[in-house]
Amino acid sequence: MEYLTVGEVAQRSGLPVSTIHFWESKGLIRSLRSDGNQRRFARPELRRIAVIKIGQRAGIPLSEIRDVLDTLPADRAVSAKSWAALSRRWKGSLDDRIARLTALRDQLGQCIGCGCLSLNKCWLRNANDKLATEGPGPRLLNFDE
Amino acid sequence: MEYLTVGEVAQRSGLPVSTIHFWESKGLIRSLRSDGNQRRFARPELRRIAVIKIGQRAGIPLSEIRDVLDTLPADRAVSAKSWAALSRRWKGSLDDRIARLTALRDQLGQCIGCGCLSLNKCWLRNANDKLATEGPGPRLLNFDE
DNA sequence: CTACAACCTCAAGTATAGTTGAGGTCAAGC
DNA sequence: GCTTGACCTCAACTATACTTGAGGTTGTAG
Repeated sequence: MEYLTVGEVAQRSGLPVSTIHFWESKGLIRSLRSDGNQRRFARPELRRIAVIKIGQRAGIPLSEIRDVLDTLPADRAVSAKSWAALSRRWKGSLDDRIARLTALRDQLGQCIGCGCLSLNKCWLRNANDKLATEGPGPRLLNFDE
Repeated sequence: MEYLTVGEVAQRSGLPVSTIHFWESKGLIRSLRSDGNQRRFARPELRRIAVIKIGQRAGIPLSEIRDVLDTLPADRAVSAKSWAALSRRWKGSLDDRIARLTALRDQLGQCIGCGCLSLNKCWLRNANDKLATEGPGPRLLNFDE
């Protein structure tokens, strides 16, 4: 049981076999082949898969995940040190996304309360009608009916 | 200047003409046609566009945005009341997403600090190796090298 | 009244992240 | 030694959200 078949990896990781194929085709994971050309996965690949899944949860595109994994030794499991660096990086990107979403949420929260009845105070205004902000012209987001 | 051409809408909204065509084809916005079959947009469409853009920023898929817009009167601008209901709804969905991302971020933050050197405490473990949790079997996320 | 920018439709292409299926091979149990 | 589930490749398909291009029409300014 030194190596795992694709089915075993699927079971352990919870991924469909097709996704494992796909990720391998994209260079995210690697396998050896048996005499009969079947995939054989070294155990450390499981850790890479776990890391990839976390990256995805963090909203990192596969191409970027692949790029950072490529900077790591391919033949060993992701080390604690590498993982700390990776998680720091992904945490940063998450921080950004959370900040942006939170700002939007707070703005939406204000819209609920105010009903955006005051055009000049509405945060939506400047963000959405380029022309309208350049003069007293027609207003895209005038919520006064 | 009762009605706007597609180019005018593009300028005001900052959208490419192609996107306006696309959104119309998906039923998100509507237009009348000139004698020569060119699109003519009623002014209230600009507000719908603004609302759509906000929905997108909130991560709402176009199909869902279309569904909620469909419940609104098509011939008038989005009213303050409708907008309040909409923003409440989207804020809720944003709240969820933010909560999930924040949880992940916090977990990542812990990983940075701890280096995940203690398998049994690592939050990643249970989340990622179904088999491994059912016994003392091989460990997907053992970060002890 | 003519030039030309802006418009039209429809098909195909792009990118991401896979899934599905056809047609064929491998390997483990009986 | 044969059956059967697991595996193989490769092409095509799905979904979302658009963009690009070809080939043709409209509308406005001079």
